Amino acid sequence: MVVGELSEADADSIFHALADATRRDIIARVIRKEESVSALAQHYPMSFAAVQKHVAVLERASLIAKRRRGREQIVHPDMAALRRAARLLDAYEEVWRHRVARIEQILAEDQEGKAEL
Amino acid sequence: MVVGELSEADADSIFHALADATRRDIIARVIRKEESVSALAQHYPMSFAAVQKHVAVLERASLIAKRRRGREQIVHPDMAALRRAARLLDAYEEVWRHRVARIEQILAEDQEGKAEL
DNA sequence: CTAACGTACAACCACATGGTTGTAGGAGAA
DNA sequence: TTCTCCTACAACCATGTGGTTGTACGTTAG
Repeated sequence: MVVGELSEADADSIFHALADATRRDIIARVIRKEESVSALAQHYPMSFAAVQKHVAVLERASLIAKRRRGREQIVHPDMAALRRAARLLDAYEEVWRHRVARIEQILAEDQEGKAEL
Repeated sequence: MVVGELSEADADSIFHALADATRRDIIARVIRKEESVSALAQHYPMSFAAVQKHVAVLERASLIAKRRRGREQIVHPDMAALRRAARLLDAYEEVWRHRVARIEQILAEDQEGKAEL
C-alpha cells in the first residue's frame, strides 16, 4: 500500500519516530519554539545522550532538522517533511473514511452479513 | 502532549502498530475485505505464526478485532478505533498546519531572523 | 470416528531499541 | 590560552521485536 509521495520505508521511519511519547513531545516543543539539543534535554528525566538519540530518530525520519548556531545545534521542525507526513496520515484517514462511507452504503443496500461489525 | 481522547500509551501502540509495512497492508486489506488469519497469512512471504503476531499487534492497538466464524477467526477493522486514530492523526496535522500558518504570519510581520527555515 | 484445518502459544534466535556512562573534539567565554 | 559548554559517538546492558519451528487444542469435513 503505497500512499502519496512517501515510500513504505519513509512511512516506517515516520510512524516509528512518532511511536514514542518523548519524541512526540520534542516535535511539539520545537514546533512551538526552536531549542538546542541540550535545552531540550533539560525537559526530560533522562540523560543528554538519550535525548540526543531521540533527536537522531526524528532526524532520520526527516521530521526535524538541526541548524548550527555557534556551539549549539538548534533543532527545528522540517516543515516540508511535516506536511508530507500529514498528507500521508490524511491518506490513511481517507481510506478509512471511504470505507466507512462504503459500509453505510452497504448496510443500506446489501442484506447478507448485516448486523455485526 | 495529550491529543484528543487517546492517552499517550494509546498513541504509542497505534503509531507502533502502523510502523510496519506488513501491518499497514493488513489494515488496508481487511478494510477492503474481511479475511481469516490464515487467509491473510497466504498473502505474505512469512510463516502463519509471524502474521498471527502482526495481527496481535494491531489488535493490541485496537485497530482491528477478530470475530470467530466456525474454526476461523475473521479479522475486521475496528471502525470506532480507526476513527479515533484518524482524529489523533488529524490533531497532529492541525498543530503543524497552525504552526505553518503562524510562520507565514511571522514572516510577514516580524523582521528579525527572517530568511532561513 | 478420524483426519485435516485453523488457531493459539511457547521456546528460541538475531537484531534493534532505549537507556546508561565515558571519552573526545569544536566553539565561546574569561 | 585555558576553561567551560555543547555536541558527537562508542561501548555496554536490558528489554522488546520480528522472525522461526514445534506442540497442542477446538472445529469442521469425510
